[in-house]
Amino acid sequence: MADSIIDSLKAGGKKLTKPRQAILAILESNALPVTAAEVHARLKKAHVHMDLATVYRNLTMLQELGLVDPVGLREGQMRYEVRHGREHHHHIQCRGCGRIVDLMLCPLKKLTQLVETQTKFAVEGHSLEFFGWCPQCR
Amino acid sequence: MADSIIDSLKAGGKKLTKPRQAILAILESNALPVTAAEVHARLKKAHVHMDLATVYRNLTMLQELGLVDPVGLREGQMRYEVRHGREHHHHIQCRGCGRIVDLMLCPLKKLTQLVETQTKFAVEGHSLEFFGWCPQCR
DNA sequence: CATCGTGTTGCAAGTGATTTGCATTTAACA
DNA sequence: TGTTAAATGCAAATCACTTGCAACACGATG
Ligand SMILES: [Mn+2]
Ligand SMILES: [Mn+2]
Ligand SMILES: [Zn+2]
Ligand SMILES: [Zn+2]
Repeated sequence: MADSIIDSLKAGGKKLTKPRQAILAILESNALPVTAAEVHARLKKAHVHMDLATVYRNLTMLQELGLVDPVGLREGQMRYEVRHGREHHHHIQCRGCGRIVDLMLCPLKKLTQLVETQTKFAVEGHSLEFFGWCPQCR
Repeated sequence: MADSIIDSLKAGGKKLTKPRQAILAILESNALPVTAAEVHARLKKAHVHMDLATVYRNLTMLQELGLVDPVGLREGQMRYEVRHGREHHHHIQCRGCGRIVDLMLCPLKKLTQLVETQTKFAVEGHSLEFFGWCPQCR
């Protein structure tokens, strides 16, 4: 468990509970973004009983602290991945099997071709959305 | 009602029903992406009675035919916008008021700066995801 | 180490968006 | 106009996610 994570929790007035540690362990052991249900399932497989609501509450809280990033792939559910020690990046998902691959790029140039070369995927489309504050809300 | 749309429907073995025409009219009269609930509400305001399920079924079908594009802004609901006669583009949404603005760009270079200059928004983050077919599913 | 205050959790119930089953229309065309 | 597949309304069902609340557990303090 990284110190930076512990520090962030402390700074946010959060406790390092047993269930929370278990969730973080799952997240840190996973390179790819996972859903709340997946985290819950892996916990069960590791014989750690925990309510799904607790998983959701923690993922939300960790996101608010900036410790995990949300990944929306239009699957009807959100995914999350730990930020700690990893570069900002994007993903590509196969429409057939749902497989997700990290794209360790972002400057977004020669986009599609580069993505195809790098992943061997056949790019069919992409989703790009920005978020921010408009003049009225600034 | 554009001929290209009628042709696509026919090609897909779809009927041009009264409710369907009403939905398409709403979509075509809207520059920005709308939710199923919004379409439903605008129909009601125009004194067109229709079940929400019908709206959903049509939006899904129109998307499958490639007549509308889905727009996911992590609002907990999907948005849709007609494709007909419009360039491929992206969006920016204000985290404060939810206002959505079309970004008539895509080559994605000098990304954030260009977006900020063009919209006067303060970009806080963005979501970029690709979709395609992996080697195993090709 | 015992105590206290606040954050946390489990459990059950609640939401909100989207989907589905089915009997009843309706569009398309012969 | 008759036939048939597609479409619709309505009600119920899913699904992902959230929330209320009482019991519980960190972790700071003495
Ligand atoms: Mn990733
Ligand atoms: Mn648009
Ligand atoms: Zn990026
Ligand atoms: Zn694009």
